[in-house]
Amino acid sequence: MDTFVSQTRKRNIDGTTDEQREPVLKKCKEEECNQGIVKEDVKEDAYLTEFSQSWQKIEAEGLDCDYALLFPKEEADCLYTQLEEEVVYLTGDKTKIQVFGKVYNVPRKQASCGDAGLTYTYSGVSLQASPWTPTLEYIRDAVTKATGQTFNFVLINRYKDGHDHMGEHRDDERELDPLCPIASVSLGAVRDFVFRHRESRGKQRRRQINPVKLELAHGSLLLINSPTNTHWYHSLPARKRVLTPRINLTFRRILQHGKK
DNA sequence: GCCATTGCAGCTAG
DNA sequence: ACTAGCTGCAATGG
Repeated sequence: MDTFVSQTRKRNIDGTTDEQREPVLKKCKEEECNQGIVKEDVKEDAYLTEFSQSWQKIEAEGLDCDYALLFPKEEADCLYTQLEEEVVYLTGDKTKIQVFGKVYNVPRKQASCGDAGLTYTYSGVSLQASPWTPTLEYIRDAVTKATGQTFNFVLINRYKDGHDHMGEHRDDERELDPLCPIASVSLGAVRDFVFRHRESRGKQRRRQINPVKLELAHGSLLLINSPTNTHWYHSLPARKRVLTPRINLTFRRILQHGKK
């Protein structure tokens, strides 16, 4: 439950230093962006041991997220490799999307797993949840231990390189439990992630609210709490200098009697 | 009938 | 030359 999250956060976040927070926010320096690749083993271990214990709160008007490193690098490497073997991505018609009357290929690969019988509708395409795989169950349970939240569905997005991306959107509230946070686990390449307030978008923007930009690290967990999803859109913009894949898992709770 | 949608073309700025 | 960031699109479904 929420209580668990708050307790975990209180115990750890108080001791978090600015240096620990620095790498997550986009205002980080270049060298810190590259840390996962270049750092010495000893330093990295110390860093991860410290950081994996701590939550970082990310807040803005109507936005409430928690960020932490859930898996140390070696475990995250292992999970990434296993997912590459286990996950079967959609093919055929399910890789197409229709926007404003035109049909496009989805600029990433998608799959979904969940409890038996669940479906998730994404932009007119109904996704049948496949059964959980061992690795996905393991990650799901790790997320539950870290957050106290339970999930019955995971959407898997694989971005093969920096050309793959996801446009600005909110997660469909109709079939989601609005009070259950969405838990986003990142494995593989570090990618930028952007939140934009709904009233600061488009031609007739009512207000000027700065976007919130994050970097999602290998092995990280981003909890998107209510009511973030009603006020803020999010996207994974293209980053053409990124050459390696990223797998993103978004764990959700879907209401059994979702509307159609 | 109203409103939100989602990816890309086309553009600008650096 | 190239990338990032921003705007318009005017169809369709709920």
